Amino acid sequence: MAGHLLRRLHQNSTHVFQVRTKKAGFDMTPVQFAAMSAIHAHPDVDQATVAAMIAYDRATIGGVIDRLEQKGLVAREVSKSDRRAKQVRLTKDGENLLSAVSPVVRDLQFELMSGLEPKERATFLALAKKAAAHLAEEPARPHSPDK
Amino acid sequence: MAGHLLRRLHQNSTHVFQVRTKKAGFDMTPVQFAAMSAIHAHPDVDQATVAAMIAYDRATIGGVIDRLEQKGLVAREVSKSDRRAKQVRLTKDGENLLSAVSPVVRDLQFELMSGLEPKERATFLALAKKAAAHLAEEPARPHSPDK
DNA sequence: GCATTAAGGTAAGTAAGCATACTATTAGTT
DNA sequence: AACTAATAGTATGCTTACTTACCTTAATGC
Repeated sequence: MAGHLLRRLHQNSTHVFQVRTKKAGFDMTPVQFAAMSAIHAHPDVDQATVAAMIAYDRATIGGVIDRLEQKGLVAREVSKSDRRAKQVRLTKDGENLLSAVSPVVRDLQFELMSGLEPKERATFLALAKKAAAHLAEEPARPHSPDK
Repeated sequence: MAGHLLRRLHQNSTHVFQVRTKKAGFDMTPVQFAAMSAIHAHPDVDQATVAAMIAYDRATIGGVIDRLEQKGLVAREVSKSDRRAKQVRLTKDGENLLSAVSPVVRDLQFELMSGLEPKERATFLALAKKAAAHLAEEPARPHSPDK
């Protein structure tokens, strides 16, 4: 049942994200926001690093960045030092959008745990953090190097 | 960051599910398992009820049952009392597969929280349960009646 | 009875999310 | 230098996951 609980909570998380950001006038997914935040914090990173930072696989992030590029929010450029890699950065529009959405996203975090008392919430998040931190050290993550 | 934590934990949950069940020789997704469990517990339910029981929307469950039917694990039949509804039940193969997979799934639940001490685990699950239970009463769930 | 509304299922479209395989390039070894 | 291994990105395919719209059938209103 643990898996089911986690799924429900995650489902609610994405749902709240969609509703809140849409109500604020934005059309964005949680992954797109995460990717843009990572790119903002590390301009000109390559896609693989973006994927690693937010714990997705390369293929998924490639698609996400495709869509962000189509919307004119990010720009891709082949790296000069490594011609395999593509450096990604936010465009002006991307920066503007990110700074407009960020406060909305910050505020909705509280809503995710609306069934819990403040104290419980803190406990829950601390334990979640610990459980998630443990994953970073596990060898068996879904980052999928070519086997 | 709460949303990100929940995503990570859910991601790990599905990953562990895949790895464990695959290692045990099965080819099944978490949703398929959840659907089959629900159908097993309530033979001849209609799809909408299945969706409600495991907190998915009708369209997704329709696709999941499509694939389960193709694999010969479930059988669909138009309800006699309501010709809109389709009753679903497990086939012999479905029952066999479910009972073979169930212990594997039961065992892997512990692994999901492997970063926490037993006591912490209990606390975490209790809070997760409470948070999830709260969602059931919220009006804003993604069940999507035709608006 | 009959019109309206609601509900079950499906179809189409979009976006994740991941596995696998492939190309191009880089790094490391000998 | 040549060979090998590793890495970045992409392509393909499959399965969620949800939205919207639609068709059919049931329930409700009057």
